[in-house]
Amino acid sequence: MGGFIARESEKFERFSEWFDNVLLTARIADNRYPVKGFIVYLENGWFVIERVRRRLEELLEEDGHLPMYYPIVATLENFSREAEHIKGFMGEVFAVGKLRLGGEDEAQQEAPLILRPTSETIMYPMFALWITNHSDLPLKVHQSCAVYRYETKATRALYRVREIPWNEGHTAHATGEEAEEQLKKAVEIYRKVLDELGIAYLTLRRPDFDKFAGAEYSIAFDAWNPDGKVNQVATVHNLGTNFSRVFGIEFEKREGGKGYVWQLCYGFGYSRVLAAIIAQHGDDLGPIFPPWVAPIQVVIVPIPYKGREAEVYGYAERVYELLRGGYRVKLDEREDMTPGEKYYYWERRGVPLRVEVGPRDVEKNAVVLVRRDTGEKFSVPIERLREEVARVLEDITRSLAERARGKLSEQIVDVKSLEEGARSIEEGKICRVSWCGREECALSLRNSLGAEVRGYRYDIEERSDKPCTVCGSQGRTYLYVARAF
RNA sequence: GGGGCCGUGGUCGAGCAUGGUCUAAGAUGCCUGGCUUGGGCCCAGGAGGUCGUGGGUUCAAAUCCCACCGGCCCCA
Repeated sequence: MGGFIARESEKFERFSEWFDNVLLTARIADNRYPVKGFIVYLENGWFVIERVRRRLEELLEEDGHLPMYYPIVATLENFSREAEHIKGFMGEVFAVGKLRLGGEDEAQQEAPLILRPTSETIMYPMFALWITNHSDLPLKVHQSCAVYRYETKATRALYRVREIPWNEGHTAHATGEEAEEQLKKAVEIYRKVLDELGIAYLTLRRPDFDKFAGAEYSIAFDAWNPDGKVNQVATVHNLGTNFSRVFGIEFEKREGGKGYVWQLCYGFGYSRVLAAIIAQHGDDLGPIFPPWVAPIQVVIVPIPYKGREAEVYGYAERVYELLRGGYRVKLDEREDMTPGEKYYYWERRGVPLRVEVGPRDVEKNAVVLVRRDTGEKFSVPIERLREEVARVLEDITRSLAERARGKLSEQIVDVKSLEEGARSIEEGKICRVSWCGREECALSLRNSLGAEVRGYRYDIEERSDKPCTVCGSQGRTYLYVARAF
């Protein structure tokens, strides 16, 4: 009773083609919408995003974040207040105004509005109204919404889009220390969701030249991708008082006197997380969804031998009833398709577990379970069905995560020279290089390796006892360098 | 910001160099009927394309030229 052998050469050798194919056949997204950078999320893709969204929001709200919804537009004036912020984003904002049919010359006259590329400049004027006293702090809010960035480069379904579905959290605190504490909590929440999805990533502190526009510093989560590019799925920024000063978010301190609030903002990209799920867990056949986000968790495929249809279908129905309350389960009774076709059909749609029921199973009072991730098949007596399904789904969750972590560590290579680094980047690796801590060395790395300096580890302290790969002086830590989306 | 490549039914893709034989091959997917059913079987029938859009050259354009839209790659 052999299952199939999971293969993933397509995914690693021709990632783009594989990915685009999977999006469509697994009904995740359709990128044929005729406006550059905008895609349609199909039922399976959106289902996964919704599951992830609910889980993330649940954790944020447990931590005291208030759910709110802010407008999609800002005035150019507000948007321009924080100097660094506007410098970072100005090249990619959508301007909006009234559509004037026929009268082109008027278009410029009205003060333009902008579509949020992120919501700091939309939320913070309101924060200034709400916060007057230390008792108003901390203020923690979140919203799931879409932000808009006018990407001029090539766009890419889910990875680099112009309409970005995400969750953004924004907090205001009385002290810098309190803000730091909250930053750790935010990192922890993001970590938890990503870990539950089995996504493998690096938690990096970005180099100063690559921090969020207007932030003191930025922490980012970079997930690995089969083609070697890293996929930034989430970020957490410490804004210090940069924004509260320009938006006038002042409060009366407990000890007397006035102060500006200390702020954080953080974002979690739903479409990129979806991309990471597909890219990291998928194989040549298509996606493999972690059970808790899978649109269908268990599919039942009857095998109706001629003359025994009634008993097989009846039995399949029983199996369906047994599982229905506990799982998202589908009984595939289509009669114009062979079981083999159905196997492929559901595998390509990422269903993590299949139950086969045929005459043999009817006789034995058993079913055959087949794992989507390994192809492994085994027979289970029907009395143990529910507990076995639970066990196997859990095991799939665990082993997807393990495999993804394994791939991440395979993709990271220690390089001792710039030439070796450049070569490794070509091969689609993430390079780990000893670094002295000076910005000019980091910048020089970017040029000589032909890839982005993603930063140094935030989750653990990595001390380097080797010389800096660029200048040769005493190394302090390790920088991670990789191509990025 | 600079340079290059590409766009043909839902998807993939032949045809484009050297315009006419294109009433556009093939595969897959989809629909109908039959046969099968423990990995995509087989047989028969069917729907689906103003060749990205607009303009130009020409007796004649999927094929040549221009612009736009969309997709991809490389370099800064």
